[in-house]
Amino acid sequence: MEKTDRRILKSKKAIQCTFLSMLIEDGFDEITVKEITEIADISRKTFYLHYVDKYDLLDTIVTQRLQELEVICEQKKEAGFIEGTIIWFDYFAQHKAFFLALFTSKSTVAFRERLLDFMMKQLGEKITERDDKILLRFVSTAVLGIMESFVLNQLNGNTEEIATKVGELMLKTIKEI
Amino acid sequence: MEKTDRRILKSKKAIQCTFLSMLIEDGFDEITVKEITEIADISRKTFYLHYVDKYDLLDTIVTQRLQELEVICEQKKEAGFIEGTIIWFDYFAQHKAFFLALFTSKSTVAFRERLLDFMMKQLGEKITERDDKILLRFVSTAVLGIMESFVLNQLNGNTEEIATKVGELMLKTIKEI
DNA sequence: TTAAAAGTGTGCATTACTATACAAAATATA
DNA sequence: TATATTTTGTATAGTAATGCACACTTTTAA
Repeated sequence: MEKTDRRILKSKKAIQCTFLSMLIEDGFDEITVKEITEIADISRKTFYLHYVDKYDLLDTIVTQRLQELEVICEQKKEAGFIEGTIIWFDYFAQHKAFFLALFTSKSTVAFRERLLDFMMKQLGEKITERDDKILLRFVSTAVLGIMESFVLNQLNGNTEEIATKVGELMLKTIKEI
Repeated sequence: MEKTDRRILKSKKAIQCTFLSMLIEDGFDEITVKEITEIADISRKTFYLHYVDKYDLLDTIVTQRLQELEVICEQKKEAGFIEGTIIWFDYFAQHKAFFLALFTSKSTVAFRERLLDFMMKQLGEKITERDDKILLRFVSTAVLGIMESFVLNQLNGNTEEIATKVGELMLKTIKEI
């Protein structure tokens, strides 16, 4: 593959960095394309050269985040449920401000769906004993719910404690009778 | 005047910032256009779109510095020799790293000439009693010499002490018999 | 001293970005 | 609700920056 023109890389970087700080600072709903481009010091037209709208931009960034997490999961493939859950919670703890902004926004439904899909996909690779769609969705939704409370600081205890407990609950739920 | 294209502003800023840090870090003689453009993350061609070579770039930056100093001098127009000299020395103290790099370079003769010209011009406005070219050059060269030692940290005493002493010497030199 | 390597300055065709303007849509305000 | 204001998304034509190639000069080191 031939390398990308450095102007494209610069424009995208400026847009994404500005978007991220605005997301954490003001929240997704407050963001306008106009302000992104003003702060990023680029023409508004340039934004539309790379992204359809702010939802498309968010989608791109979420994709990057989930790819990051996927790589981490890949590296720790052999981890058990407890350890694996800790890895997840650590990642979300690390990007708390980012996910907090998305969880508290009213117009990021797509983000929640993608997150659930991601979790189901990852957990599906772990729960190989049974091919049980209901079980998979049950567990994934549960973890996603806890993850949201966790990001919203609604849970007591440190990251590892919470993650361990969730890991244990998952094990118990999955275990055959 | 119509405003400048933001791409031009960005390119120039990237080049000048990179140049300044390289100047202070490595010295003028070590700088290559190639490395400037690599660190500034622009095409080498872009450099030549704005500057003839690294000497031209330096010239531009020196001009900016001297214009800054000129504005300061303008604001403190009514200052006497002592106070005026302190203003000068303060300015050089503030940009010591920059001037140090230029004083220690072997290929910045033009810079010295411009600095001497600047001093003669400024002092010429102060020494209005007599129209004495020799006196003017005598005093200017002397001050420039001290300024160089000062920047090179070859003088004892703090900035104000040194500046005051130089101011006094200037007064004594200029004074009619 | 000579060969190799690194840096210079320029030409060229291509591409990304630019300012500006506009109608339509969304949002704020009265 | 009606109206003013802001934001959106797109069109256009012009400009800056790009990558690459080339001959040339300077620097390095063998």
